[in-house]
Amino acid sequence: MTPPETSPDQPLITILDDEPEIRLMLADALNEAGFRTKGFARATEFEAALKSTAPDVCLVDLGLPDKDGLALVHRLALESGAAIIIISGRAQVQDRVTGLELGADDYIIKPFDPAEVVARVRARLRKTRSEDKVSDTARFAGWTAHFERYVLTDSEGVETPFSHAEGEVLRLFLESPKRLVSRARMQEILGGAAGESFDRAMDVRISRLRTKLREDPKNPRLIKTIYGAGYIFLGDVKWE
Amino acid sequence: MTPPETSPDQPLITILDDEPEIRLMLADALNEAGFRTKGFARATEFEAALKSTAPDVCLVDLGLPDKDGLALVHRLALESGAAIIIISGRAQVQDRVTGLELGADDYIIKPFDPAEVVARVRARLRKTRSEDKVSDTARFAGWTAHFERYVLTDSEGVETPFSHAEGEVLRLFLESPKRLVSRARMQEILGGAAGESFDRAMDVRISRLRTKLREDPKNPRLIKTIYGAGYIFLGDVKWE
DNA sequence: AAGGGCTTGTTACAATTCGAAAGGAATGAG
DNA sequence: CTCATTCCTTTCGAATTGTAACAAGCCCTT
Repeated sequence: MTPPETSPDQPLITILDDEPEIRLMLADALNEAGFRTKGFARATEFEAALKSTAPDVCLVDLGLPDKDGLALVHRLALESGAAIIIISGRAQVQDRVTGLELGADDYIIKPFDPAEVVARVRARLRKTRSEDKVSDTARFAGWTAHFERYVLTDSEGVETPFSHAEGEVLRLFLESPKRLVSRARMQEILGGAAGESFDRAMDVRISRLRTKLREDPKNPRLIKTIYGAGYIFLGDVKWE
Repeated sequence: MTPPETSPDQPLITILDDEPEIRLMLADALNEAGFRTKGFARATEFEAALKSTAPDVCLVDLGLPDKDGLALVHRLALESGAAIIIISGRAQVQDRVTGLELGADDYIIKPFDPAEVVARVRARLRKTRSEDKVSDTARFAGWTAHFERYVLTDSEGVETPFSHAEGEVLRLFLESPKRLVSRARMQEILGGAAGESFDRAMDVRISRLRTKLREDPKNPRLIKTIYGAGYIFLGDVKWE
């Protein structure tokens, strides 16, 4: 038997809504379209799950009982690489503007048609994914990363080769600079395999990368560790 | 005077709509928000202009006289790196779905509020260019909190790093200043786990945060505790 | 206004998480 | 087959964070 309607490399969509019918309706439509889905009724459950999984798109209902939905959206926007789509009964323009301003990527008003939600989810995935492959060179903080040659060049032209594993980490950072990259997201993108002590391997990769970037271990300027949360890459990145 | 509302490195937004009033309304709102704009009444002009300039976001009205708007959107999506936002009077779900499937990044229905258009344009720019990110620094009482760097800066520029846990508390306060933050709410947002003696952990976090803010223990000026209720953060907060 | 009970602040310590060095399996070139 | 490279695993030390214990403060009752 091999009926994985949802293979593990399909995009993962989370649904956060306290109404079971809506969760079901959305999950059905999205599964139909070939996405993996995970539903949550409460924000706390959702946040707990975020520590172990990294969704690609998050559907968030603002009318949650247990938490301020907008604050959650704000934090998500900053700490997660996922696209955020607000689903709300509040239809005022001001609500939409503040929601988008806080970091949401889209805002859908209830009642909605599942087909439109699917279309908007697809639109978000298109942007985040297609952009990755376009360019293979990035500049940041005096460095230039050539991904096709696996080489780092400093401001004076000195070249430092980097390995494939190091490149994966570096690319992940350069694609979402100045944003917290959770360990879960790294694991999902890199190892994929739910390693028990794969965490250590990530540490090693990052350690190596830091060395090649000539970071001061006591005071890293580019790759900063956020204890208990993940990493954040500082520095302005420009892809070419 | 020096009123370059639109410096050349500001994002460029094109507006393609045959109604002059709408072009004007959109251009005004977008210029106000600091964007450069270029308006076009006909698709042919627009396409000619594309050869010499690369916009960051294209607003496209589907009801054009001289060409099929959807075909234009499709070609744009394939050939241009710009984000595409459809503006249309056609409000059917099917219209929106096909518009999005063809490569549009967003779909706004007429009549619209310019403020929402600006917010949606910003949302698109956030994703395509890494600049213009969500606000993540706050000023208050001489301090500046840089949440992406996890650093507090005082009025003289001295930096004090803060940890993730401390940042969560600080962010919570800065998101609702001069309002009572109940202990229960803090617990939900921070610990999540319905702590039995997690209360102490919050106290500790706040204690450490107060230390970094150089509060006088006997007379806290910023984080005031309301006995039996929670805390209140005094001080004018401005997010940037 | 004084004392008791509850809430909150602070300090010290323990548990958890992370960094870096060293050793070993897998892959590939010659 | 041997060597080299890469990358994972192990291990130990360092940093952050939760927990426990106790001191201090607030509020209410008497």
